[in-house]
Amino acid sequence: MGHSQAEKAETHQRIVDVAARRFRELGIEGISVADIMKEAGLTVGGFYKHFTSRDDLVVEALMASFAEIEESDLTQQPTLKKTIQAYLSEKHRDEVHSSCALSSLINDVSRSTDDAREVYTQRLERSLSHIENQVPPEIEGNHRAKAILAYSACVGAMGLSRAVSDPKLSRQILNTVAAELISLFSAKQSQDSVA
Amino acid sequence: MGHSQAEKAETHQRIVDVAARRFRELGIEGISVADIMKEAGLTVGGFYKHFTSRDDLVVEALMASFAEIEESDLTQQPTLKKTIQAYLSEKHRDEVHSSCALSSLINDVSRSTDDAREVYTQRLERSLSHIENQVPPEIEGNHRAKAILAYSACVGAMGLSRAVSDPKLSRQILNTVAAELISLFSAKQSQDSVA
DNA sequence: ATTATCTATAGATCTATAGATAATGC
DNA sequence: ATTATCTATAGATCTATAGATAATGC
Repeated sequence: MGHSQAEKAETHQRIVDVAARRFRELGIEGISVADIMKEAGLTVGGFYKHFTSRDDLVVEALMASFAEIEESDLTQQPTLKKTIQAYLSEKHRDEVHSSCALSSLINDVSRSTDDAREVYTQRLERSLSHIENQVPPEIEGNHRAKAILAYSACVGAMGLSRAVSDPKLSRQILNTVAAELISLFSAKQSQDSVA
Repeated sequence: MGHSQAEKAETHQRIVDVAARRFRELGIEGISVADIMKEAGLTVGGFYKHFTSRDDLVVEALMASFAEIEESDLTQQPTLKKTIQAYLSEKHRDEVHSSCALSSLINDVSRSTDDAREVYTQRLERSLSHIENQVPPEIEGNHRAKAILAYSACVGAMGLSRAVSDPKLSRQILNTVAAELISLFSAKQSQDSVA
């Protein structure tokens, strides 16, 4: 025992990373502080020298999840079509531990602290802007509105595909929503003109 | 103590109803068996004469939530437009205890038992059929596919509107997704024709 | 001297069960 | 006699803290 400040920073990051992974997988209340520390190669006693409370870790882990997504395949796609396909892939569905926390922790955050919900909100705004910027210029209507529709559909479809027990239905949800959204964004004539 | 079989059936239903309400509000792990029994006017000791395990109650409570929704305003609307508006209302967002569990327990069920996920799946199939049947006949393309898109968007939008800390954004999500979906289903020309 | 981590534990949970009590129902 | 519910508790958690230990860093 007794380690350098540099080592402490590494340790801190390791705890946050374990939490960011496990919270998405098991839910925010699905793993104990002691088990998170154990997975980070530590014991529970040191925890409160890193965080003032468990809720403090929850907020940091949420931020880490979002930072990770920012640099992942989910966000780095060149076109809206590819972004939608990446989001609604079986890979994204199955790898919950590295998934978009806007979907995998949507209920957990609803019931969590204001701090957690604020971090979540900021990330959602960024994701909506990202989608909005990828809407092809020739699409008519309000691009922000279309981004909100598309993102809601993606988040909902991902959640449903994970909750459902029938693998065929799970796949159908992902593929159908992807196809419908892509069709919507490749249309010459936007629906808004009729509304 | 010592009550009739008829009374036991009532008691059983009361426990299930409390659980159905509280699980949606606080999450499946958000309330203890003891507290559920207390809210039903009972003590914890009698619980296991009604249910073989806590997971058993989870499944029954889930079924009760879905049965309740089947007869609620959410399902009893005459048109698809009204169904969408009822689902994406602030009332539905705020009254989580009586809300659609497909949305309020989407993460919880993903992490729950196979039994819970099967009940969830059956209910989702029914809800998808309900939406599909309300798609106006003049809409082109695959109505099942459109129902899956619409329902995913509704479930996602409801979840996001509850997770977000900014009330304005929360309302914008609900209203925008409602407007976009309604526009989609009132269009003369469906998007599928271009896909 | 300070501090990052450890061992150990207090105090508050939570699920599930054992055994007592007071009704029901053959 | 059976049983629906109660009181009480075992045993397993969980968050948070106290105090010891062994390094770092002025």
